Amino acid sequence: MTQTRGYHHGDLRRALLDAAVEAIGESGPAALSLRDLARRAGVSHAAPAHHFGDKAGLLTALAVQGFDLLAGTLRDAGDDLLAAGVAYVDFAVRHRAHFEVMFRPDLYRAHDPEVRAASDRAGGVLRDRVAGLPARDGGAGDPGRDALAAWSIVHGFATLWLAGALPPRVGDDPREAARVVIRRLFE
Amino acid sequence: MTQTRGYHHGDLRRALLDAAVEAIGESGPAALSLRDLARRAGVSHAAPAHHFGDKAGLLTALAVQGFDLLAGTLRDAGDDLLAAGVAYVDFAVRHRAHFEVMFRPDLYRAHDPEVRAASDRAGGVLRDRVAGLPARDGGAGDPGRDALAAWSIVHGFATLWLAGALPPRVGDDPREAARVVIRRLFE
DNA sequence: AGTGCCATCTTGTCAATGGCAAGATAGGAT
DNA sequence: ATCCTATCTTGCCATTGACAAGATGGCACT
Repeated sequence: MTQTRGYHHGDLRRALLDAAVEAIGESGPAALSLRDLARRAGVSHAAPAHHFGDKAGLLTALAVQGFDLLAGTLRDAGDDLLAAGVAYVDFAVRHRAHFEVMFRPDLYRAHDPEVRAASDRAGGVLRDRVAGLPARDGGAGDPGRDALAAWSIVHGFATLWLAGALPPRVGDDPREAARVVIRRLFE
Repeated sequence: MTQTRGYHHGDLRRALLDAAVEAIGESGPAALSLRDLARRAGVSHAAPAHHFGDKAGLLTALAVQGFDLLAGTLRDAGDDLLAAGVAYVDFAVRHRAHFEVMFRPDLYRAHDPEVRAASDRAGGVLRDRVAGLPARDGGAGDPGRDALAAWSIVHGFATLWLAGALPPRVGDDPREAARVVIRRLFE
């Protein structure tokens, strides 16, 4: 199936995306090279162009894949907003390559309809979790604002974690550290 | 002073950094080209190497400049944590190029001592603002955790804003939108 | 089975880039 | 006046992204 023998690879598109995840995990998205991906997949340097057009095309496909993965992850985390938030951070750490591309629109075609659709799916799950929250003490909290605050704190923590900007005392377990920080929203 | 005539530019280092800010503002940090900066400054393609060594060296200098700018901005915002948070977001929007580089450690030498020092200066101001807060209702909030939550929500909002990921209904005034979201931490 | 079609992949090429080496220039120190 | 060193230049090479043209082979249709 994944045998690469023969003139036709058989599953080159997937192989290139996998290679991209691997390469980005090693050196970040800035250092990504299409020719390197082709070498990893064992094909000629121009093969990627047929499937993705250009570099931005490949990263666009990776972003779509990432937003779909994120939507699934959030759904699987259950109805609880805290759990969804922790899952968001966990996704960023476990699928670092996808995450690092998804929120860097200068790297790919963010206006691509497939990207927008996948992105909306993920955002919808997050909004659902916020809407499912019991009303806060103070009374009518704007759900739009609450969703924005939840998204911001979770996205910020994930980003800072990936950037290595957090102090060592935060520890090395992103899930636990995120849980503590997110809970701050409910106290 | 900034006259570029003659063999020696006179202020090439600053001119290159300024050009980098301009170029990143146009096309993002991924598309940055040293040769383009040299052209903008009116010097030969190898001139930047003398001042910064390589591309990472230039971006390292830009990150240092950015963290110092941020520290100053936060200081000028006053003692209030809310004001500091709004200033953080405002900095990200107004100095987008610096901000986009600062938190992308794969682009520069994040372990450079100058970077660490400047980064610590900015982080110190933020921690001070959190420490200056009156204790919360619930009693003893861990100031470390509170600082992390504040930094996360502010950084996340700024990042999402820059990525263009926020829905249109947030509006077009980052300061006002940030104020609303940050206040969520105090209710 | 035979035939033609077309997606897939290859080879070849070009301009642009980053980085290195060696040389030219100038402004200041002695 | 001379040297000296930081600054800038020219020249070069490997790598990359993108494009063009050709090779290959699976697949539909007869």
